[in-house]
Amino acid sequence: MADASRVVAIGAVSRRTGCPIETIRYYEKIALLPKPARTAGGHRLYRKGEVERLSFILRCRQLGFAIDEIRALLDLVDGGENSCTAVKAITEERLVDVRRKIADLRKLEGTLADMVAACGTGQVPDCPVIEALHAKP
Amino acid sequence: MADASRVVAIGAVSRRTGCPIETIRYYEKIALLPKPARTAGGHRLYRKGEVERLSFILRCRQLGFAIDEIRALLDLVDGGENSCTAVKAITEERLVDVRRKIADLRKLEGTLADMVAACGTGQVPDCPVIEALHAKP
DNA sequence: CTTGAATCTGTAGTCGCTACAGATTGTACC
DNA sequence: GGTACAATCTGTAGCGACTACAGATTCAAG
Repeated sequence: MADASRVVAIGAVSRRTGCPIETIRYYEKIALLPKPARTAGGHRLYRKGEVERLSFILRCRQLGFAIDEIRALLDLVDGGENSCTAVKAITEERLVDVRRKIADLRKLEGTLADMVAACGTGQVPDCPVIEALHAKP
Repeated sequence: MADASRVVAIGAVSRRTGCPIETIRYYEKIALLPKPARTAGGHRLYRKGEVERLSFILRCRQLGFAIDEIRALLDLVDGGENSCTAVKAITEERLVDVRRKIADLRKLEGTLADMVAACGTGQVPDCPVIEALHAKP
């Protein structure tokens, strides 16, 4: 028999990483995770490296990387060499994206705050929020 | 015949509002927009009020309101009275949400910027971005 | 009356999961 | 060995908010 003490079932992986079982299977289906070994009955068995790979994926997702970006990062990691520049490029793109989103949301925040503030006065004939929403750009 | 000069086809509405035709039909399907009049042949005909309603919806979407929130806002507008408080509540919820998202993104920005900066030094043995992604939370 | 643009309905795809249904397997206890 | 019950299996459908077709029809201009 193989060394059973070093493999874990999908439920244990889920508890350890906080990732739902369905999502682990989903990552396998879209080939972010390799197909794991199986018991005679067909249950998945994960080794340490596979759990680490999942953790890597989850951290990337927390940072807002899209699945395809993670795939690219993993390819670079798997490839091994000369990849630091490429990794940096992907990360910088992501940073630009985040900064753009922040700027967009700041504008929204301003508009929404103005609308709420106009309501606050409580002495308007018609609802200022609705008026604002009807206003032309 | 009805007054044809005051109705427009869906293509004209699309050009006027910048909203794709498919999306206009989609808003009708999910009942954000009323079913418009039709020509004998079945083409949709929109009147001024309907175009304004669409503009209202589009402005709400720009501000990040979810479809269900817009539905609630439209119900309040249609209802007519005593709704300013409710409108304000929906808008405030939205504002809280936007502020939370900004805070989240700021954290991301920090992490990503650190990672990129570490890359910039160019004197590390292994890729610092990959290391950061492998690090435990 | 013909041509070509516009519009019609309906369905399937996008992203990143999530939620089932219904069948099978693994494991602990007696 | 038997039995209960948890864990896991596969496969499919759904979410939000559209978007992208296919294939049929209708409209407007000349």
